[in-house]
Formats: sequence, C-alpha cells, structure tokens
Amino acid sequence: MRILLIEDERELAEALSAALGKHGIVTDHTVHLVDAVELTRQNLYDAILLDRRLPDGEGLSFIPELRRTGKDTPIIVLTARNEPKERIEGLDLGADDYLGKPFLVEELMARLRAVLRRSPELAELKITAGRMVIDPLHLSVTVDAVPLDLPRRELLVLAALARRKEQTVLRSTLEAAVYNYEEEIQSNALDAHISRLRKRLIDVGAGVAIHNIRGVGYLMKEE
Amino acid sequence: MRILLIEDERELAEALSAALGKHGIVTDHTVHLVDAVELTRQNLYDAILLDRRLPDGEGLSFIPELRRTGKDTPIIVLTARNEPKERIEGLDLGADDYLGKPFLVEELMARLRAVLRRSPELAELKITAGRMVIDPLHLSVTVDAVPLDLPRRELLVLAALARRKEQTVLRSTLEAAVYNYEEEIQSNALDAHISRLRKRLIDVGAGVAIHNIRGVGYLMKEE
DNA sequence: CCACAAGGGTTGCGGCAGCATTGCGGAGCT
DNA sequence: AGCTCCGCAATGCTGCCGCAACCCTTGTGG
Repeated sequence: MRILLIEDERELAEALSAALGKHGIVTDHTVHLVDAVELTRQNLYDAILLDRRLPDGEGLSFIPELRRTGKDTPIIVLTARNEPKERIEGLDLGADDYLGKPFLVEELMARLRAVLRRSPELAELKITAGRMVIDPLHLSVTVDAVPLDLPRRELLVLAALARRKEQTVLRSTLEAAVYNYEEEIQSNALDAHISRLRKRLIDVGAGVAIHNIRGVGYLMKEE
Repeated sequence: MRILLIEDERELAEALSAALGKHGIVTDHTVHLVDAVELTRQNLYDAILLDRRLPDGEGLSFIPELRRTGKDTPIIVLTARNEPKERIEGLDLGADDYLGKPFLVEELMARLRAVLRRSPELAELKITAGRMVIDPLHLSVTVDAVPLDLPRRELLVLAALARRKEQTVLRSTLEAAVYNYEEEIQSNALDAHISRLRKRLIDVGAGVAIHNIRGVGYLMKEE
C-alpha cells in the first residue's frame, strides 16, 4: 500500500507519514503540485492525500489535472478550509473525501479504508495464496486460519508478492512497496527479507514458494 | 462497547458520557445530525442515542437515513417530546426504544442492555477466553466462575482483545476501544494497561497470554 | 569442461526504534 | 483523609532490520 501526500506543513507531513507507516502504508511526500504531477506519472499510488493551500497554487486544481491523465486514484482532501461550501467544491471537483484540519489520524485511517474499500482495482482486501490469507489493511496473515506474526517489512514484501502471485514482480516494484523515497537502501536488504521470509514460509507450511527470476525480480507460486 | 450520542444539551451530554463511561461504555458525542451521519460512516457503533430537537433538524429523520446505508445499529431516542403519539412516531420510524426526559441513567442502561441483547451482531454478550468469561454489558470478568475485579480501562483492553482472540488487534483498534475522540493520549498509557493486565492475568491463572506484534499491535492467545 | 564474473542466498552483528516495567502524582470516589 | 485508578515519563530491554562478508548458483566464453 503506497500513497502520495501533498502537504506543505512539514511537521504535519512527517507525523502523518510516521503514523501511516505504523499501519503498513508507505508514504511519498511532496510540497509542490508540480512534483506531485511528476510523481503520479512515475508511480501507481493507491490513494492521494491533498492539501488545498500550497506554495504553488490551489491544491484542488490537481484533481482535474490527474483525472485528465486517466487515473482515478482515490483522493482525500485534507485542509483547514472546511466550510460546507468549500467541502462541496472539493467533492464536486472529484475528490473522494474531504477532511477538515485538525483531524485525528484514526479518522483519516478509517476514511482511507472506506475509500479503498470502494475502489474496484483494489479488490485486494483479502489476498489468498496457498494456505495463507493476507489482510493488508489490518496487517495480518493467517495460515489455515492460524494467525502468523511477521515483522512489518517482511509482511509488506509478502503482500506485494501474493497480490501478484504467479506473476514476476520486478525488484523495483518490491522495493517501492516497502520503502519510500526517503528510506533509501544501499544494500541487499530486500534479499535479506526474502531470505528470512522463505524460511518462515517453509516452517509454517504456507503452501507457497518464492522463486527468483535472475536479473528481473521474484515470483510467488502456489504449490 | 462504543456508542454514539446525538444530543444538543452539552451538560446532559457530558453527564451521560461520564455515567456511561463508568459502565465501560465509550461515548462519542456530537450535536449535529450532519456530523452524526459522517461518524456512523466511519465507525461501527454498538448503539446510538438520539435526541429529537436538534439545531439542524428533527432527530428522527436520522433513523431512515441510517437504515438506508444498510446499518441496523440499535437506536434509542432520548427526548422531552414524550407524548404517546410522539413515541409511536419514533418507534414506527425504526427506533428500537424511546425514553422520555428526564430519565434515570440506570433505566437507560437497562434499556441499552435489553436492546443489545436482541442485537444479533453482538453475540458477544459473553466472551470466553481461556478460563475467563467476560460480560461486557455488566462489566464483569470471572475466572473459573470466581469474579475478578479489574480497573475499568484494563477491562476494556481485555474485552477488546478477548473478543478477537487468536487475531492480531491493531494498536489503533485498541485505542479506539478504550478512548473516545476527546480523550487523546500522548503517552504509553495503553502499554501501561497491557503491562498491568498481564501481571493480573498471570496472578489469577486466567489461561491466556497477551503477545506483542512489534510495530502492529497485540494478540491474545489461549494456553 | 573449466575459468571467471555477476547476481542471488544466507548469516552474524550492531544500532536503534518500539516495547515492558514501574514509581510518581493528580484526580476522583468513598 | 485514605483509597484506587490512570496518565505520564524515566529506565532498561528486545528484536527488527540495514549492512556487509562470504558462499552458492547461473551464465558465458574459450
């Protein structure tokens, strides 16, 4: 799960990013609308959080701009401009939800879940693979209905692979699923996660195997 | 147990919220119908307490509105408009109970219990875990039929975990089960409750253990 | 069939973030 | 006044995870 946060208050952005991280959500953050356009071109986000007052313009203008490129990524507007009239304006421009500042992270999470639930692309509310059922929104994995507790990063790798089981997943796709731009890695951390994950999957008899496609990425197969 | 109170007399609302709190019920309070609609969209309440005269309209109009969204959350109307004709009106619109002001909190509690007893979703009238039996409506826990008295917040944590035993419960879910929107916590209060609860559970041999899932939440397992 | 290179697998280590524990003090109840 | 509850913060501890060293596998060229 990866989202884009467009917000100019750095403190709020950092707090949000940390809080969302605890829910297994990887957040990219930008302050400027221009960068946001660029980022959405290069990445497929699951949702976008959008402020209105931004240094280079009204955030709402981003919505039609994004839609014009054919993307219907869910957008939640986060703003202090919270008059009923302003809310209507935002929603009519194509925002999926509108949340006034200040807000509780828990409410934002709930709204995110609601918005994603409605999003047809992400019918991934429950991913099944082998004997596993993965619930990425609630950060849980079960094997034959027995809960399995995994470290957060391993869980993210697992979910990213299981979501595309029987397909090769690019190395870079996996990295994008687990790390944001600020969390650069300069080692084989991903390989290490895969390694430990494999061991665990064998231990519990998960009914899946992770294969390597040399020079390309990884592939999860059911047994 | 979490309920929504829609009521415009602030004093009454605060008193009620406090009184219900003593019965282990977490109360979200709002004055406006618009907010109520929003809140029910984002939260799953166990019941709703509804006033009739509200600043933005007749409270009763909320009932069909809620039902239309597919929720059959029990609703108790609390109002000074207590003529027989008015009561019939309320109940026919889909309210589960109708209580005239002024009333005794004890009566409200009893009616709440009655209404919840009928509610099929909450087959959680008795939660069993290990050697414990928890009755969240009467705020009691027994271990091998011996009553155990726990501080209120610890009990709420316990019930929230026991209700989802063998499953990972997100930290945020636990917080939502114990605190309402106004009671923000900025410390490790939850951890402290868990810690003290664990000690007690061991002392009495409750037959359950609370495990931590690092970065995610907690998990109750039976032994 | 061997040499070599490059990519991947595995594993121990260490830093540090997140968790556990506990004493303190304020608030509320009796 | 004395009690318990509970939020808070200080302290110590645990285990995740990035890192890098080393080994194994695969592919290519001679």
